[in-house]
Amino acid sequence: MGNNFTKKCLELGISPSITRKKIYEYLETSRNHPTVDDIYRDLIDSLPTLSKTTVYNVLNLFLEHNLVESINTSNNEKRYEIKDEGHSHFTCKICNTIYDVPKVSTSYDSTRIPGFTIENEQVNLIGICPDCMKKI
Amino acid sequence: MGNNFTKKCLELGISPSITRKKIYEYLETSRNHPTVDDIYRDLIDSLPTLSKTTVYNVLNLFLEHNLVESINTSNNEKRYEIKDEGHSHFTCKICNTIYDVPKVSTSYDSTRIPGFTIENEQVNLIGICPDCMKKI
DNA sequence: GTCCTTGCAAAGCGTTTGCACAGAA
DNA sequence: TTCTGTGCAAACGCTTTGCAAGGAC
Repeated sequence: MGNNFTKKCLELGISPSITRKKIYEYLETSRNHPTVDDIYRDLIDSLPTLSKTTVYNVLNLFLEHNLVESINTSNNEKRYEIKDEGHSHFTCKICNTIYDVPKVSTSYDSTRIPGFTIENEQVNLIGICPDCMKKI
Repeated sequence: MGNNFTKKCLELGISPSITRKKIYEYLETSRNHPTVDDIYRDLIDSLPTLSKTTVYNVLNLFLEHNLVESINTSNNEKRYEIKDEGHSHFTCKICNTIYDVPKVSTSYDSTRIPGFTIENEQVNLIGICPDCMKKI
């Protein structure tokens, strides 16, 4: 897994610093769609001099190199995840948790939107998650 | 159209003030997915004492009553539109303009995500719009 | 030496909150 | 009078920027 990251960095021409590696591995392991604050709080123990600026720097670097994707939430904060086209999202409207769900495919008819070049499609299901259903 | 808004307000038990009416009609007419700033700038002439706080107040009221929806953009700003389930969005990754496109339906299999209650689905196509294609 | 990574402090920007004033009921 | 709509000013929270110190090469 670590070698995986190192290899990706070599390919991209960026250096696999320990900070970058820890952040990447955190994203790869937690699968939590964390905020910058989440990442900072969870890594400050193993990287005692870490700053939020560095978390932002690293994530923006990862975004530029398409290693991660960001999700814009209703709280005007960004959440991050390893780039992975193989899933869609379910957002619970009560607790705002974002869940990964098996990819939801769409059936858009490109002839109905001529002139537009479609490169990607995002599907977000919205509703109530099992945990919140129990509490109702 | 104006009567339409007044009627909706009566149903919802909120007063159809001139400010609220202008903001609603602006959203209904422009179809621009405007930001709060856009709305403020475009209405300040006809509502000289308007403040951004009021625009926020009115939009949040509309959100509570399901008259409008908000879209979270990558710039951490919200954009607003009249509630209308009949369309999906296309976002140009170059100019960031959001276009309304005919509704894109999905084929999610709810048996694959048991326990989740799905109430809504959002589809966003991402790519390059005709205007930006010309410039490349 | 140069280049790059890191991180503190401050600024920036969209949004919300506190509060007060004015108008409607 | 009481309630509601409005709006100024300040606070708030997430993110970016300026810049300097330290380390790699």
